[in-house]
Amino acid sequence: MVSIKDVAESAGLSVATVSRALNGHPSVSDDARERVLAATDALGYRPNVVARSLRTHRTGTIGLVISDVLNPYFTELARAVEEEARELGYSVIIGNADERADLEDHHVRGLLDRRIDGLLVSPADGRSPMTLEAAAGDTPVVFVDRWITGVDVPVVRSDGRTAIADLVDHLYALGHRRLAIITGPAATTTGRERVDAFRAALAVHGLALPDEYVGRGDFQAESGRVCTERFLNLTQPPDVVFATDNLMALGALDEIGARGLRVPDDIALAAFDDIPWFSHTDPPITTIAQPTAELGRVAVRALADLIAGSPASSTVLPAHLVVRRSCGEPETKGATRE
Amino acid sequence: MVSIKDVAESAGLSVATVSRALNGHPSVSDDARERVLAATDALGYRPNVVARSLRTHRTGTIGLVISDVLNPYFTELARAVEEEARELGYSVIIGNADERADLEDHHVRGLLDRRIDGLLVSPADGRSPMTLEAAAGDTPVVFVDRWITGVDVPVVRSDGRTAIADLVDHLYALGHRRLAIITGPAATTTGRERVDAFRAALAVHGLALPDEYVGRGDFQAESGRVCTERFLNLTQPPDVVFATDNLMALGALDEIGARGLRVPDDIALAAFDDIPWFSHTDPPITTIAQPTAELGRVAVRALADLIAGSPASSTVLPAHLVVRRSCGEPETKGATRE
DNA sequence: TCATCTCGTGGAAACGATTACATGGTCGAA
DNA sequence: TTCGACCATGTAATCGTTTCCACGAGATGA
Repeated sequence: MVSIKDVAESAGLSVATVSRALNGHPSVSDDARERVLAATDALGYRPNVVARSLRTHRTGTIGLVISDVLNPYFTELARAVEEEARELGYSVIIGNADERADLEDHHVRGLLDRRIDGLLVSPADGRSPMTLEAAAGDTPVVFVDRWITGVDVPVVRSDGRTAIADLVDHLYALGHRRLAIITGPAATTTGRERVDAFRAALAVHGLALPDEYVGRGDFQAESGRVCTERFLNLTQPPDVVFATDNLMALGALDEIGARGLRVPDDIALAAFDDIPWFSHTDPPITTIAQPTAELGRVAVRALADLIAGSPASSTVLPAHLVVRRSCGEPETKGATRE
Repeated sequence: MVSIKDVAESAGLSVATVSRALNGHPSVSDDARERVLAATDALGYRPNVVARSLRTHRTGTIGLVISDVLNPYFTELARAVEEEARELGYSVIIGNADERADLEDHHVRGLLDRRIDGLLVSPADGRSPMTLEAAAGDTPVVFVDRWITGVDVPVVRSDGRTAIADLVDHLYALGHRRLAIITGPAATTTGRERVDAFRAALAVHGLALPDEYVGRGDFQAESGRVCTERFLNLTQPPDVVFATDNLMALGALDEIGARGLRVPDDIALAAFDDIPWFSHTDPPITTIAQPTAELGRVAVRALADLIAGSPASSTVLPAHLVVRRSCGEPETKGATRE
């Protein structure tokens, strides 16, 4: 590998001057700059960012730890994050936690060891010691999508409460009275928030949410299937199942299909997170859409602020209901219709 | 940040001994080892991998440049790669090329600058100079899924030829005679291979593949929609559209749906790459499944071999047909039925 | 004319680890 | 007792940058 030393030699200058020339330092003569440029591309020199980082204490990299790469919601988030980061001159290293606290831990540790300039995390729950340590340490951290209550770190997320209320109104209007929910882990903020909002929205219509209508999932497809199985085995199964993420909705669909039941006639289905496939499932699925890409971009900007030393604030963006056909033929007014 | 020097001081030893103790070097006394351990966790010391990499010329990291993170096929691949790499003690840095040669270039360059130990690429085509340079340089490179013809680098991929022949047999048996294909860019090997295999399979049945039945896509949903639009506007539209990746199939579905046509009655649809959603679209989609995760794992092992200095060989794994309902009611024998 | 300032440059010290080499001590064999 | 081998440790060089400091040469101002 050709180093700055080789360039210096070939250009007949010192490494200091070469370094300055390459970094656009003002006091470098035109002559020197030209010779350096000539030498660098004659030799095909590329600066060693490892050495540079060691010296400057900056890596030009931010870490992103997401809950699950196989979840289209998170890949869309990751894509937006990378795009915005690139625009701001940062690279992104993605860690996939697969909804496992130990993997989240592993990746956060790895990223910190790598001396990333800042960290974006979608924390599974509060059980990752490294995430807590990172939040308390001096590497800038921003939570995105999910957060840890009681930890003082900026959060960029969307608020689904009104959208969930809209959904419940929609379901009620269609005549559904027995509504069930498949939640995420109680430890995740999104898991709790969505079930709380759902319960509150039901209460407005004088409906209760009995325990047997609350399925505890883990944001993975299989758990959605299992919960749906349990619902369908009840002596009085629900009219509607609301899956609080897209993968669990997929699992629910699997189980419903396996039993030869039809949506929405035999049982209705709604989901959280909109993804392109939801328009093409049988039937198209009514869902709550988040401004996913925008969340990613805002989160990166917040982190960049933090890295630059300015304080960053939390942001909450609204989610909205997208009505399709999985809950019955809509005669809706109001919400988006597709 | 606490450095090895601080640990040495606190333990009353030299940095050399501390380094040896931490790296499991044999000749370190038990006493020293204990003091080092005590000091490290008293101070919360974590080795600086940047410094370590500078000295050792190893980063313990491999790069993975994939064509499109929003494509479920590639996320599944990425996940498998990360998993296998983690098992082998490597971290993975993912770069998303978004099917753009300039972005592929950007990421390959960034990864090389970062001095990764090895590189896994799914090259869009031969137009990324950096990818060519990387392949020619001394950083170990393995191509996965796609490759560049004429470049001497191990390739891990799947062969769809027999599966495509099976698909064509299946379509022919169902009575379809006008078969159209939506290909990827001609510059990609997968784009070319799939259309060649399709044409060859048609020839077996004495069928031709007229130019107007070949749509040139770019592996993105919108291009699938556009090609399908063109097909449907022909005076004699095809009976079947075969989309050579899952996103273009989604686009095709969009266009067909927008016209109020039904699959498979009005037009049949088949795809390449199986993804969970294909079981739940309306109707479930007949597709060709690749052993995606296995491809990822094999590719990582090949790369690890290369890094270790042993020669790595190319691998070809077979794809297979998965018959669902999007091409008509199957009365099939042979291929997998779902 | 001389002091002062600016500008371009080079020398050398960091950054935080690993590791070749040197050193002094212990122990077993001759 | 003496010599060599071995073991635990320390000293210092090294990886490839950036950057502080010093220095000489012109330019500027009094």
